[in-house]
Amino acid sequence: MNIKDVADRSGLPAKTIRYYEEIGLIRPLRGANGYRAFRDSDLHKLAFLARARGLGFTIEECRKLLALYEDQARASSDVKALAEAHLADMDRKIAELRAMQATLRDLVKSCAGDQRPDCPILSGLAGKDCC
Amino acid sequence: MNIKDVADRSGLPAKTIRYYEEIGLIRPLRGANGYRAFRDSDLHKLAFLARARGLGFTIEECRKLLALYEDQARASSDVKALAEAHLADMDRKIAELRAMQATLRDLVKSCAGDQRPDCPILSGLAGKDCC
DNA sequence: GGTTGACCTTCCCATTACTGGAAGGACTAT
DNA sequence: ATAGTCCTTCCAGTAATGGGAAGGTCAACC
Repeated sequence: MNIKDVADRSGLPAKTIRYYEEIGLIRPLRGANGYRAFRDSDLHKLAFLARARGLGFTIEECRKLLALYEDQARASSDVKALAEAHLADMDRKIAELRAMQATLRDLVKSCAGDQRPDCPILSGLAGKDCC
Repeated sequence: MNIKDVADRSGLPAKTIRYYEEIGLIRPLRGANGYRAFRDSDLHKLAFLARARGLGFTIEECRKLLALYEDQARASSDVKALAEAHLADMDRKIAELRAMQATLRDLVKSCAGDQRPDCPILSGLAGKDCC
């Protein structure tokens, strides 16, 4: 398979696939013409990576997941630990976003939003003990 | 004021302050020795930026907020629109994170997490119609 | 055989918002 | 004079791609 085929089948852009090779996530063969020659196993790994990335795992986490995926002697506890750590990361991110939203929503609520210049949002950002 | 002073008072690292000058968010004066000479107005802008960044506004959004802050003839509706757009951005990010969490939590729930290699998380990522 | 057109390759630059570090000048205090 | 802390600029790196140039290859069609 050439790169366009695996791109279409894995859902990843060709650019991304080349990048994944560059950073050592996959190691496709090469044809006599210099083209990458992807095996089914490469395609499977790329699909795996696409799903893992889609769940928000970082590239380095994907690398570990892939290693576990390939390791027939893995312990499922290792996989679960990785996944739970990622869930916790996402919890933290959501909490941070929510805290920012809460503050900003308070400011927005008190802003008239009309043609006048007075704005509690700007005052709040300026720290001028608004409200 | 030298950069260390405004860094300490604004809560921003000196590196970041230099960066903000480089991208035109602030324009401190210069002393004869080449040192940046910050006025109170520079410090106020930096504190404003620190708060806006803390609420998750991007640099470009901060640039617009700063322009509105400086514009005595602004309409508060413009500020409010920017803030509401940012709230919506955060809503989208939270929804995305939650969707990823929901999927991953399902996988995690079905994983034994013991020393055996069988792992529904990996199977799920591999797309092998697990479960 | 020649010529599209779609593919492939590598290489370099850009993105966001910084952060780290090196090399060297300036200021303060002893 | 010297130490220590500040300041400057410049260069490079981060995460995970995306865009695009320059050039090689392949398959089809006339």
